[in-house]
Amino acid sequence: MNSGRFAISVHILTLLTFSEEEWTSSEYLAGSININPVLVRKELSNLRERGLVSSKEGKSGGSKLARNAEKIFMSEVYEAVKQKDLLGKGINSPNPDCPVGRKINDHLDSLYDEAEKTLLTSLGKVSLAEFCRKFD
Amino acid sequence: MNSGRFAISVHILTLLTFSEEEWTSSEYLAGSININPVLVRKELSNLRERGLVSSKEGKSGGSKLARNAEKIFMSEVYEAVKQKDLLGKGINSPNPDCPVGRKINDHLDSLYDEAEKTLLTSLGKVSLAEFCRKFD
DNA sequence: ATAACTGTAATTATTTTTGTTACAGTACAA
DNA sequence: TTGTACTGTAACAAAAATAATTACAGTTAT
Repeated sequence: MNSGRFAISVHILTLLTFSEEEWTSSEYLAGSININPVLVRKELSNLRERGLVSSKEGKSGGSKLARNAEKIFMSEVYEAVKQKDLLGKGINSPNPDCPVGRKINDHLDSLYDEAEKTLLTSLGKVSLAEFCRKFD
Repeated sequence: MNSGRFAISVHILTLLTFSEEEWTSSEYLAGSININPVLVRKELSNLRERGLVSSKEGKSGGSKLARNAEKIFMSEVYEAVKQKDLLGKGINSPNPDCPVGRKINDHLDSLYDEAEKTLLTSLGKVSLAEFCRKFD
């Protein structure tokens, strides 16, 4: 998975949690994260698709959480951000003439699925609100 | 973590399991995985440091498992291969003037540690031998 | 109308990952 | 003792993935 994006998304969501009810600009978010505002907007766009934030265009626009931080879980952020699979599902092109090469991707896939399930369970136990409480 | 390397390492170990007792050359391994032999040797070097394989130089040299496949676990492969942390521990340089930016890396770290612990538990339940039985 | 935003495409720069070449070192075997 | 078949690594090159930047059209409050 893309490690940096998870951190960015959590950072965004944390900032939004601390200013719930306000529309926060991507410029402001980018300032705290210390990355480019366009990257933030891309990440917001992704989080929006997943129903985690909502945004308002135009003057005094910005973004905020789409629902209460108690009801947003780290597993959702993980899933929002992931594109590739955890450990690199089927990325190689092993030699099909080799009995191992021919079947290894399938077997790796099931291993990954199992591992990822466990990871999601673990991340699913942590809400955004809980995460944010650590900052107090 | 580096996804491709996990697959490569598991592939190597699987091939070595199927030819236990023989010294298998990096050339042969590279052929099944369909990657460059030097990459295989680099991966072998890493697995060797971790005590998972041993190698023999010189003519008719090669590599083999350092211990029985029943006693090698996927969690070990994961740990052998990982350098960066699972979800990108502290890769950003958030703004230290922001109360969230100042502390978020620490909090992300503990989140990651917890998640990774779970992942390792899951991978620790699968031995190399068990994985290889799927090929029969 | 203007100012302060978002949304997104297109481009470039940077970093990471992967592959390649090259060659020294080791061990077996004739 | 010399050739052959390997490993081990360094150094470099190529390719792919990430991140940053520029640019600009669209939206909304005032």
